[in-house]
Amino acid sequence: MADETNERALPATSWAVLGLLSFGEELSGYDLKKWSDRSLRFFYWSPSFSQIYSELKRLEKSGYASSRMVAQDTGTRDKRVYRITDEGMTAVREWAREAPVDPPVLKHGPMLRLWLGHLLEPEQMREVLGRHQEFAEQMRRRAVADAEAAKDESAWAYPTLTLRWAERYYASERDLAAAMLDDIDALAAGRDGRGRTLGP
Amino acid sequence: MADETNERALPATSWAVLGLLSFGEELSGYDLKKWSDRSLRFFYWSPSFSQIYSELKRLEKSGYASSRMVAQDTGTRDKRVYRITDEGMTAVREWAREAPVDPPVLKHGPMLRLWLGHLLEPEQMREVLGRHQEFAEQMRRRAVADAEAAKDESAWAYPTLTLRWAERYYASERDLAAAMLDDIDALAAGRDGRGRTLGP
DNA sequence: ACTAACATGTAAAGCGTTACATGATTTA
DNA sequence: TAAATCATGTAACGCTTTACATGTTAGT
Repeated sequence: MADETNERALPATSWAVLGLLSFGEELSGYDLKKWSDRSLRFFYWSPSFSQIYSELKRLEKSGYASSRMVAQDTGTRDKRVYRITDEGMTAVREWAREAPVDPPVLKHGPMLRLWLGHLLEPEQMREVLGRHQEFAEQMRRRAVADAEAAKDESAWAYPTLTLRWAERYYASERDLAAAMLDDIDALAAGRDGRGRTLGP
Repeated sequence: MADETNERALPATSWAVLGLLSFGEELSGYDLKKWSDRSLRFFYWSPSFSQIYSELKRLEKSGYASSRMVAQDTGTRDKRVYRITDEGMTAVREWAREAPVDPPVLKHGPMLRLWLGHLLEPEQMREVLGRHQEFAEQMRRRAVADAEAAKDESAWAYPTLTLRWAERYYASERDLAAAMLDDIDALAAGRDGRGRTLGP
């Protein structure tokens, strides 16, 4: 009996790609990248083309996906499409059900810069926060639009749930930036002028 | 006249470490790691020991930090401590003021798993969300405690501002998980039983 | 014909972690 | 005196991106 325990140890990105395949469609690397950009992107970063291609190779080597070449209609270059195997389905289900719940990884560049507020003028902090607000609102709107487009397909029930989560998450990011703008104003007022706005 | 433009191109993590040094203290790699774990951690991931050591070498090579060995009191091994240079101060200030505002990087493992809800039982989704809630509440409490400890030192005014942001951010994460738990209950009720709770 | 966009990959380089090596201090 | 912890690093490895190579299709 071979020890198969370590075969299951894949990085999260592999599980993400296998998760995309777990919806059952036969997809190329290019398809997967495009889909990942419009779905995972809201709560997970979207891997680059080259990483998707190498993850697919690894998944095939693990026996979790199979591939075949398909000829295109006209003289287009052939492409390789991937499909999840039964083994892959079992493995990704087990991962989703039983992996430990790790803390999300957050690298919030704008907040890092505001943490260094002693290096900035208040005006520059407002600039950073303003741009971050715009980004958050843009993401929120995209989540709303995508959720609307998927809302009647019961196959997309759970992806739609996470889109609703994303809608609220980015609304919160936007509002948190607004609250921080207020805090900065209060701090600047307390510094410059006479008296603080905080005490009686 | 040499082209110095590309010398300024450092990864964000370098700027984070230089940012830690920009508060003016002379610190060892070990000190920086400990401090980073209690500050950056709330909004930026905390780099490993080994990366901090190698970033410090890079910063010294760039001329942004200088180091010296200091002998310890008793027979303890000597340690190397780093201090930011004037050039480093100028560079990090320029970075904080003028770098483009990039979107935060989020890798939300729990949400990835919920996106794959078709692979889970509702009970397992609740388990994942429950653990995430606990994590978020724990982070929120730590942010509150740290903000309280720093609140009267005007030198920490901006770090305290980001701690207040973190307090609200993790409160929001906790509440977003609660909202999603409700959505899952509603979806499960619509599936199982008779009729949905959504329509008239 | 030329350009831009689509599409599929490979190669090289850089980012970041885990494991390891070393040694002192404290606690049991 | 043995084990646990603090502390400082280096080495090896794995993840991820950017740059590159190749070829097709559609628009101008």
